[in-house]
Amino acid sequence: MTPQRLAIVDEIMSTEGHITPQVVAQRVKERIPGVNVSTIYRTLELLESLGIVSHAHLEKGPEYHRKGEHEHVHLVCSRCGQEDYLASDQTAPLQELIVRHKGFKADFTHFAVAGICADCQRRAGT
Amino acid sequence: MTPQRLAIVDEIMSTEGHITPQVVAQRVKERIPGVNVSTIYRTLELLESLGIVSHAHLEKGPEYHRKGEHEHVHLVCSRCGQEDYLASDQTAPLQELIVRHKGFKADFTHFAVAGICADCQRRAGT
DNA sequence: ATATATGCAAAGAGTTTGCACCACG
DNA sequence: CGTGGTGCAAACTCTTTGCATATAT
Repeated sequence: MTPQRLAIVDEIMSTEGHITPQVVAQRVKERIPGVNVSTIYRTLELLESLGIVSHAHLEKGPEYHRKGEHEHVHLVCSRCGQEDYLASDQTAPLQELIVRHKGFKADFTHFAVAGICADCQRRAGT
Repeated sequence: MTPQRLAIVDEIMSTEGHITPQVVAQRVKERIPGVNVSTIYRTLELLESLGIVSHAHLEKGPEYHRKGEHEHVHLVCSRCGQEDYLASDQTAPLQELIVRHKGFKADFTHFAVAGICADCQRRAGT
């Protein structure tokens, strides 16, 4: 356990929601100036293989978050970028349907779900 | 309408499923040797703004496909990369649930849905 | 003719890799 | 010592942009 790794782990663990590798790098550098991005990438990969963090694909690319308790589905508005979350247990019926039809065990937390948020729908309706 | 655009449109229209900009470029070059990738990107953007094609986010990045009739949800196996599809009308109940809870109008076709395919589940169970 | 699409080259972002070095057990 | 983590630099992929030129209508 090196100070770099500690800082990276701490940064992700103390982040509500998700964070990009680049932002992790930026924040960690504020604490330990010399840190290199390659260390960030290597550490994130390690942490993910250990099951401590995981990544999801959002509109802009991959983002990491601490793995565990409240896994949720990311809802991102295609129009304004606003984000919302859905408890993943809400997706259970659809998961069952997919398993029945396709034998595929779906995980709705790995990719975001695009759509139009309530605000943008209202705005469009005007 | 330039020959480049014709070739690009034709390439996408004749592709079942999705295709990356890079592959479009590669295929179009086979027909019109000089074509530049920037033309591909600019044309894809144009075609999308015209509503002729759309893109989805898969594991490796954005992929384009002709827009229209059979919109479907992409199911990609996190383990082996195998792809399957789900008719998007199957997601209607979940969409309604999300609208009710969050006011969010979800489009499950824009991002892929990760999971484990039937084959990999069987393999893992062995 | 004239508006616009293309090719080219360069620049960026994000990510990965090889390698020498340093640190720690 | 020796294993392994780190910084550094370079390479790589994908995508975007500015600009001069070529082309469609």
